[in-house]
Amino acid sequence: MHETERHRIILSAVQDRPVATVIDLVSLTGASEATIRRDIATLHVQKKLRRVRGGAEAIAPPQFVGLAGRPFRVNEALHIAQKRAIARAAVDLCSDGDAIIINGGTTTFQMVHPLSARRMQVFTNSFPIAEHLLKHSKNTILLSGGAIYREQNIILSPFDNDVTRNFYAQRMFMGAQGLGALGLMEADPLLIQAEQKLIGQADELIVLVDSSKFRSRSSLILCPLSRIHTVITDDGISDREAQMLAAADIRLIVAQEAGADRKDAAREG
Amino acid sequence: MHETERHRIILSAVQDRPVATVIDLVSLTGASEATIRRDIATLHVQKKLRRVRGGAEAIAPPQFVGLAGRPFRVNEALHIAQKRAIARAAVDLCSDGDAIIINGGTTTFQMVHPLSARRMQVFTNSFPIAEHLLKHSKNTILLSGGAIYREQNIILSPFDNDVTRNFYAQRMFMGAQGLGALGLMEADPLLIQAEQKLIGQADELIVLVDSSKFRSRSSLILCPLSRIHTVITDDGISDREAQMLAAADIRLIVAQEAGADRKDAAREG
DNA sequence: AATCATTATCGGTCATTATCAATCATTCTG
DNA sequence: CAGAATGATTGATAATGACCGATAATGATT
Repeated sequence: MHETERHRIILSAVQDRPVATVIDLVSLTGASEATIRRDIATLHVQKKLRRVRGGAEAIAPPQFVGLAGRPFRVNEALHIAQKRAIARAAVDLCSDGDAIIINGGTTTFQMVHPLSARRMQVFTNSFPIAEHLLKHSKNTILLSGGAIYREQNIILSPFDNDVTRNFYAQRMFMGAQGLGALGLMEADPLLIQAEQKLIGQADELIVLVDSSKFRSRSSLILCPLSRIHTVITDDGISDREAQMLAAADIRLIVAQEAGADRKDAAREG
Repeated sequence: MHETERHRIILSAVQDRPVATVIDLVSLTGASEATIRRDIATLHVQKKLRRVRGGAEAIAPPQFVGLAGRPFRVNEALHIAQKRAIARAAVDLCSDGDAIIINGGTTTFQMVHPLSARRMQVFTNSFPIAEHLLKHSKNTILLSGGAIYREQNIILSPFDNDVTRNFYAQRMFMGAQGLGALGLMEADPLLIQAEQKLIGQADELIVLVDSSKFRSRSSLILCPLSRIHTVITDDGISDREAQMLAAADIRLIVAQEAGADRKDAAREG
């Protein structure tokens, strides 16, 4: 058996058990303990797995920290004030009793705080959003079924005929990686899949993007501008970007940050 | 059992109780008291939990709100030792890589602790189970879709054609309100509905009931005895009740409680 | 309330075992 | 044949479990 072969076996083995012991791997590969140890050491420095006493374990998928308004990932502290303001403006569009759909994401997650005081029907594919609303609000929560993807913090079913198809709401809220003339853009194929399952289950598609997203491009186009009903962003949006939205007949809401001096009134409809 | 597995189990256990005692953790992990103390000390300096006399507690103050409503908690306290032993015996039936279905309930919830050292595919309709395994284990989690019922702590879809119908496992684990000659009994119609959606998606139906359930009757019959493959209970079961199960060709597993230091054979697996 | 007895828990030591790292001889590969 | 990879050996190190004396908590008695 060759080195690469063993490596494949080892990497495979750590995927289906919490910790693959050296002994396990010896019997799996037929190699000696010394060789397995050398392999584990090699793969460890290659960051392909983590070496622990007695064997090896898979690199932990970024452990989800979902509790109480903490961001899922570190880089999400960026633009947090804008995101809050945007999320608040989004919730302000709704009334108690409304049925809404919230697609998972760091911006939409910020909606949970203003939503805590509401009593609405919330359908979401985001585990953290469901968790937070369940614990800290009296809203009715509906969850999409499927596998929970830890990295993206969403629930996605490989099947098309799930609850999602039977839930309908007036508004759907979602974030995005980028927003340009070509439409709404996303980086992660998995997120695309999740979002496309939900789009179409609501009349109005409302997009929550901080203004930096107008300058951020991603490879995957989720939907054209024409599909978007409303965009909520912060006052960092440029006139040219606002005109782009106006040309696409998209309602624009500029959310003012709390405490920020208002330079112009929010154009809320 | 290896260090990281014990640590996972310990961290899992402290989430579920105000304080996880050393004795609890000994029975949960199979390690000695000395080792558990060392583990607690290690995790304490890592700020993963707080060490207290007699055991350890979660670093975050007790989840003050708790998704688990009243019924969950009061039910929880009853026969807790038996439930833990039963749940452990249930997990002992499984191997890493297995796909299983866990129906929500207070007894089945106790499976999360031994499961935290596993890497399996777990399909559940219980939000607390999914939440716990998501945060404290490396298992793959699949969730059924639908509305979240706070009182019963389950997710139930009014539609039949959801993910549930597309997931199949060798074993399904569930609790019950009562177990008698007429079959498996449940009190809450909503739970009946949830359980019947899942029954049939697995080869073996494994029922987890503490022995008091043999004397508890409820109004609604969930399924006949013939549908049950295995019953796991504690040693409070009477001979007559055991014979009833034997007559129905049901495999009976009697889980020994932790306190009684029985010397049953191969404990490690 | 104070004291004492009893029990539970803790920290340390030590023997045992498991695991590791280093070395060297052997085998495989090109 | 040379160089690398492998396997075996061995001494070192770490982890574990059992033991025991010390200390803290608990309950009983006065």
